[in-house]
Amino acid sequence: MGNIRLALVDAHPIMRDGIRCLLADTPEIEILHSTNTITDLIPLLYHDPVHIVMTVFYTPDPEDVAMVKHLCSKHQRVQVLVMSMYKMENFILKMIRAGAKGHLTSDTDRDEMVEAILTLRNGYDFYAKTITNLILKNYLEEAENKLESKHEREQKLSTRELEVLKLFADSHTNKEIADKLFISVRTVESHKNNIMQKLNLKTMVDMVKFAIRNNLVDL
Amino acid sequence: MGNIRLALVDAHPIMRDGIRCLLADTPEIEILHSTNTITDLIPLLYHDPVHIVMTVFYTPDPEDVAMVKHLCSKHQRVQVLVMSMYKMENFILKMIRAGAKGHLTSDTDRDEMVEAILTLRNGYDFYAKTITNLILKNYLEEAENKLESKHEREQKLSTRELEVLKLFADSHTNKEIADKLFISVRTVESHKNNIMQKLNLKTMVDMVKFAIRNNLVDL
DNA sequence: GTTGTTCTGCGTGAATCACTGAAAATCGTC
DNA sequence: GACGATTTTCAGTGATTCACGCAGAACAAC
Repeated sequence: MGNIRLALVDAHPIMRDGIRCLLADTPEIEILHSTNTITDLIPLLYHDPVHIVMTVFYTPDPEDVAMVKHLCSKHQRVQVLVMSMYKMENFILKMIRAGAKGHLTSDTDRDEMVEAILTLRNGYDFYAKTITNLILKNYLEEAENKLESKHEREQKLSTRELEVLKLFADSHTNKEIADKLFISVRTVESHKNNIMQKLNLKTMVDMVKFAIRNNLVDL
Repeated sequence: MGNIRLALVDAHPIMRDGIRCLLADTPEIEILHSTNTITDLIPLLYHDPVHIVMTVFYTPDPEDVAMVKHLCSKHQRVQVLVMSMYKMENFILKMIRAGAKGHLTSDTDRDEMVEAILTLRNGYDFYAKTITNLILKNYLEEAENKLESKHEREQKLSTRELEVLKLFADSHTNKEIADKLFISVRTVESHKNNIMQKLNLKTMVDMVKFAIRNNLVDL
């Protein structure tokens, strides 16, 4: 089948170097591109197409999902492998729905990474065991009605809520958010209320801080 | 001087592997430990002490600063090298104050990383150029009395206004602030209005961010 | 089909914002 | 002490947002 042409997307150059190093002694995988964002990558794909795009995400961002979707629609032949440093099933499922063909968590190692790449190249999907386990565990936990951990709370934020949170923490008024998302101001208020409740925050100052801490907005 | 004994702390195993791989062909650096958190590392240091601990942080968290402080006080001979994937001067400065002897950003590469480790081992501090530039820029701005630098803007605030701003950015409601300062709610509102005008801020989300950026409150 | 979640929206009263004005207290200065 | 500048204090008004609750519509899961 020949060499596997791979593109690497990760906002942190040193991490790209690290992954490149890990894949260095796997000669059948050839890293053609290495960019900060999917946006940077797309134009390069016209001249030098790849088989697989591996993207690393550090924080659950609806825009990332949109970018994956965009990439998949624009280059339908490429297989997208997502590595997420968070463990939110919601977002992972969204990535898959957006067109990602495989998923890895940060718990992974070189062998699993290579396995994932090879699996995708062979036309099959690949989901790390940790993910399937996570989903299983979550169902069990839901059944057991476990107490909310910090992570669980984060997981609970829906896509829409994250969008609202991001816009709000980016200094937009409710009216502006409503216009941008084509919903009513009351709905924006509802979302904000739900966010505060889910995250157990008291004021919107806390909401801003949460958004900053989780890299949803810049300081 | 012999081998450099290094410990690696990163919440994401795959990233630890990546860094380990990058350092593989630097025989004078020996990675003894590789843990998820500083907490996990500390007990290991009693049996197998290291020269340098390199920790990677992905998001600005006050607890991380506390952990670095704790590590530095508990093992005073180890040198802590922090790599942060964010670029907030405040937090980086806090890490340095907490006892970190060096700092890298995610823009770094293998060579700079090795250089940082060697520098620390030789007893010197190491700060990536991007960071020193940032710090320098800040000092220059202060010295040159540039048109409203952050600091100048801060200076413009009166004592009372600063008190109000701090309390507000610390998640207190206007009523709480009023009670604490023994003034009326309307006065609190006035102060906040004046602050926004003086600092040329549009929303109170901006006010919160200003307070965080200027270390008036913790994130 | 049932169940559950998300997204959407509304009502109400309280709190806060944005803007303006203004009196009393404080401070530096002559 | 007198004067001006600044700070601190407080209020009126209308718009916006908060806090809490409630509920239908859309959608996915089982």
